Amino acid sequence: MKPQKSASKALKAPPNAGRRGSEKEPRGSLHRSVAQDIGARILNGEFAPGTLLPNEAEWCKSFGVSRTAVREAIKMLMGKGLIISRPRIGSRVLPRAEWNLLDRDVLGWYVAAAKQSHFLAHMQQVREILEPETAALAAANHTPEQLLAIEAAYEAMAAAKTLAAWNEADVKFHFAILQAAGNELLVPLGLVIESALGSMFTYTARQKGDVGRTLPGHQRILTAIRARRPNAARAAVRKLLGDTSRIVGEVMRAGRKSRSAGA
Amino acid sequence: MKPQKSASKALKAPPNAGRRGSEKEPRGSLHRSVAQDIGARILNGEFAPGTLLPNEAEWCKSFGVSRTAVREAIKMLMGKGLIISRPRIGSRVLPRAEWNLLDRDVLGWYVAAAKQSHFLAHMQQVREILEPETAALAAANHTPEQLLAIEAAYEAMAAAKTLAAWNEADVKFHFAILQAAGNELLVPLGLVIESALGSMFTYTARQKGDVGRTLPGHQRILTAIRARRPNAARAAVRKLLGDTSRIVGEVMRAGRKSRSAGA
DNA sequence: CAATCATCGTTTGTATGATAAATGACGGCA
DNA sequence: TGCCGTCATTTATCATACAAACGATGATTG
Repeated sequence: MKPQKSASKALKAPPNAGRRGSEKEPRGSLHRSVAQDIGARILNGEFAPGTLLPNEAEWCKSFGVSRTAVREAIKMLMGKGLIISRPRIGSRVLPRAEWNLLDRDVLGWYVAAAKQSHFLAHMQQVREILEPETAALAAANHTPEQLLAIEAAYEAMAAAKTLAAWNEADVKFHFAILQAAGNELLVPLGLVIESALGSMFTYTARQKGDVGRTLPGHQRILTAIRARRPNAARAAVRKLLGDTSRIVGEVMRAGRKSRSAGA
Repeated sequence: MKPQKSASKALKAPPNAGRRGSEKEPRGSLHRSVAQDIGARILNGEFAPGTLLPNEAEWCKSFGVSRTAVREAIKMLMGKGLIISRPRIGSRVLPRAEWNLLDRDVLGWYVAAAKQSHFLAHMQQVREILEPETAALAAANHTPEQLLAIEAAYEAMAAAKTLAAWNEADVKFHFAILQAAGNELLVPLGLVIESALGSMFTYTARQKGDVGRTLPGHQRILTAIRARRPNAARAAVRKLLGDTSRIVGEVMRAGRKSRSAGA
């Protein structure tokens, strides 16, 4: 009768194990850890769509936590469209079409689970669809303040000495364009893409030392937007993406040989 | 000391009040209703980003439910990036940039809260970006089975007698193209768009009686995809969207005069 | 024998109360 | 004045109990 402090078979999440962001987010909460674990295992294929998950009692045992924590974790996963749970039945993994794949967490689990090359290709495809049009919209619709933000980000890129600084400025540059497009729906889309791409991106274009090489490409985009020339902006982004795409392809080919991917 | 069955000031959700889909989803669960209410009020602007929400005890009182239900609802909203809650502080509404606006529920609340015309325009813009490229990808990548699905949906559209049947087939048509594009990330995107558009769409193109008029447009798309001609597919979708866009514009203008929008 | 229907058991849903942990606020102390 | 400990408030977690839903099982009946 002391399952309280007893064996936590899994869940070796120390009070604050996360290192993302500053340190504000309560990454140490139990229900979050549980949701994280279950969600990752679903995206991972361990629990395929249609599968009936273990019932709450079993989760309690395997995690060594109370039913409350398990239920709250399950509610989060329900909110992401991963599972549905009903009395007497249990929790069932929903078909993939129901998943909110564009949810930050879900996409994160997906990235972690999916074959990198496969995912990277699809992501790049989406970028090639969205970003040129985003830039074109920004060229057509930007306000003076928004243009200032884009210019500031560009200056920061040009002045960046370290890789980290350059990456930060680059993200700001894209985000500023996104906002200048003036479409509220594009913003979260772009955020998701950027965030999912983020870490992976660091290992492709950025590492190859061609940081400086893409600067002119960015400048062309800025110039086109400033001149309110949507077609030029679209073309400039396409060109820049073409470069990135080629580099990604090289990295993928290189990575396929030395398959020791990891941290 | 009997707050159990006592005054439920809000929450007039009878056991099954939802009418979406068949009737499988447990729309009557308490935590879902609570999450629904709070989420809608956040998107609605009643609780602006940065605001500190009432604490759990107050929610319990105002909804007339137990803390369990409230907490589970809050967990769902946390999972959607709407709020963050920490001990001693309470639940705070996160900045809009954190919101998973592409979540089905969140987008639904957004649609309900946003000025329709504004939202409709942005949505249409996203469609005009995504759908032509989706069709082009489908033309390039479709498998025989996927083509069959598209053709079946087209036949259903052609054969549809009722508005409902036509709508259903139309959704299937778009979804089949989405899947044929062969990009896992595009699928949820398209689903979100379609679902959010859904109800609204019913009041625009469909109601005007030009159901039959768009059939040739759909056929052009099908033909282009079948012939594996991406450029033709892209052009066909653009043309069809152009029609829709014009109709949407008309409806919007008409709606702006007789401002009695409601159910 | 077969079909219908009531009963039962399993699993989630909800309620309640208690304890733990986190953290801002306050006041004490140097 | 500035640092530190205590406290109060709020969420986090736990434990327990009961309600509701619903599939399965078996009894009842034509």
